[in-house]
Amino acid sequence: MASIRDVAKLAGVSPATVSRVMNGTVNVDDDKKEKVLRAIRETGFRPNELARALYKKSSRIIGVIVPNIENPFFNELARAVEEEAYRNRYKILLCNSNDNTEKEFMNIQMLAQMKADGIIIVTNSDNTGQVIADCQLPVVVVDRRLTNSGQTAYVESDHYKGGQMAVSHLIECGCRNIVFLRGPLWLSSGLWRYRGYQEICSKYGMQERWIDCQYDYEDGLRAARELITQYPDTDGIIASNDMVAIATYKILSGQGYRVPEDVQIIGFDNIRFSWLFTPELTTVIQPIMDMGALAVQIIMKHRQGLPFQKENILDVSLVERQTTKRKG
Amino acid sequence: MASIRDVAKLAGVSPATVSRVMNGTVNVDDDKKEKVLRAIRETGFRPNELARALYKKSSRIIGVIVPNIENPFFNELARAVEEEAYRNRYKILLCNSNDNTEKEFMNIQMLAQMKADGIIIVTNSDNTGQVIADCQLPVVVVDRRLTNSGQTAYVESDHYKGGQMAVSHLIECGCRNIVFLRGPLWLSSGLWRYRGYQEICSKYGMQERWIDCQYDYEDGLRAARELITQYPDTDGIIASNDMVAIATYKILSGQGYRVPEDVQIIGFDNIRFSWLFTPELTTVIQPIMDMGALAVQIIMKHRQGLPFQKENILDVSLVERQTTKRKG
DNA sequence: CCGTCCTCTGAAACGCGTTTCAGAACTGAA
DNA sequence: TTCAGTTCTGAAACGCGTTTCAGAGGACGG
Repeated sequence: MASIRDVAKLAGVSPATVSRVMNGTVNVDDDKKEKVLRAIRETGFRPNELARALYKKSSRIIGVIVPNIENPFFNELARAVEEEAYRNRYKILLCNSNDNTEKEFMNIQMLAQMKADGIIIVTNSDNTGQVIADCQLPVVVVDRRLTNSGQTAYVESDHYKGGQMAVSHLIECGCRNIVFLRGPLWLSSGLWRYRGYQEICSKYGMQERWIDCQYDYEDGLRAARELITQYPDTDGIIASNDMVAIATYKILSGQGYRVPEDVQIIGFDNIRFSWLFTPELTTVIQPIMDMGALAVQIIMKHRQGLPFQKENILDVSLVERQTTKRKG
Repeated sequence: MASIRDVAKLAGVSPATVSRVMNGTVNVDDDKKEKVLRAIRETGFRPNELARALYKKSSRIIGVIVPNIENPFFNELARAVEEEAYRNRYKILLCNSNDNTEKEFMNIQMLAQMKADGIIIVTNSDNTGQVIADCQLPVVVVDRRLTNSGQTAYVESDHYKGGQMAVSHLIECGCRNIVFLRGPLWLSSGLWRYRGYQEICSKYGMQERWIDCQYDYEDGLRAARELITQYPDTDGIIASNDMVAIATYKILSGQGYRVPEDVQIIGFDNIRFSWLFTPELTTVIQPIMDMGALAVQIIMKHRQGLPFQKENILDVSLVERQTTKRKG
């Protein structure tokens, strides 16, 4: 593999001049520029990005740490980040944390050693907040708001409004006995959706009914089973997210309930599967693409020393599909 | 950020000695070793991976290029690769090619410049085969077999057997009018599944019935609609993959067909959604985890100069779930 | 024609961990 | 006691693109 010195020799100039031609940083005499370009073409020279990054102390790598790439939500997020990154000539180093604080820590460490330009992370652990603060890198927390990391930027969607919209919609659809499959309260998404739900309940004088439920399919199955025995007269369910909505549907339909005739279901996230599923899920849309793009932009601004918003709460909306139905 | 020279100064030794202590490459006097370790602890020194990689000409990065991370199959594959890579202290640089040869090319180029240790790629283009051959990096093609790249290693599953199993199973389940949603013949998966299908058809003297269908959901919808009008008496469908099976189910159930009572469906891949879906999909299992792990292992062996198998065809199996049903 | 200023260019230093090479210090055999 | 053989260590070179700095050459006002 040709190096810049090989090219320089061939073109009869110094390595510095080759570098200047490649980067267009300084004017170079047309004649020499021509020679350099020809030499580059002849040797097929491609600069070694490691050498460049070593000097510049920046590798144009953005680290993405998610609990699990297989989870559709995270994986759509990763996709969004990748797209925006590629557009800006950044690369994505993808890390799975498995919700393991230890592995998260290792990954952050590794990214720092790789001189990553920033980290986009979905973490549950407030401890990680500390590590983040220490690692000297621009970090954006996505879909979470850490309690003890005043400095760290975050991007999430308006869960409070989302919670409100979900209940309101079920009420509009004629549901009277609504159960809220409540996501984890130690996550801002779980907490604020719940608060939104409470707000509407009290506004309508409706009694709260909820079952705690993690964000994964398996726990969705469990919660749905529990729901059927505990609240057999339920006619509306707010699932903690789309995966749980899908699990709930499976249990319900297995028990002979018809959706939406007997029970209506609404999810959160609007993952791709929410509309590939049969029936298509009514859900609260999180702007995943926007969240990913914004996270990348924040890191870039951070790098360039430009000002940026630390707290980013993106708007949500609701899409009515086949698991809910307005009367009349 | 402390450098190795800072540590050396603090410990009163040379940088070389610090390096030796860190890597354990050469014996170092216990006394000095102790001093070095203490200095490392005090400074919080972490070696700059870029500098290390620059010298070693290897960054312990494995590039993964897939057409689309959002596709469940690729994303489970990426997950598998990440896991095996992490176990071996490799990192994953994830690239989306969008089935765009140009972008694929750019990504390969970039990975070469980053001194990646290898590339794991899912590509459709035989042109890319040429680029791969030129890029000087260990490359493993997954889920594909390129026609013109005799040198490149590949890992795929036994599509031929898979095709046979799928038809055989439907026949065992009593289907008489089976339609094969045939994947693209320019991909080995499409071609060999089809050949397996043909083999069994001719064995049973059954007439071939197929409709061409890409591997994505949208084309699955289209093909399923076509299927209903073209072959209204169909009682068994082999979908080109699980996504298409899911699309097919949607169209069928929308038309009032019951699955599996009226029509049975079998998919390929066994993506996670195949069993989260309602009804759970009968499908031919591709060992995605194994494929990912094997691909990583091949790259490692390649790097270490160890011998490895160029052609890897992994066994498939069939899982019976709710979209097919044996009679009696 | 002279001094000043600007433009272009190359040598050398830089970033930083690793490895080579030669010398120092010590062990052990003769 | 001496020579050979080990073991440990540091200086310097390496990998390679970028940047700094100073010098060379030319332009231009006076």
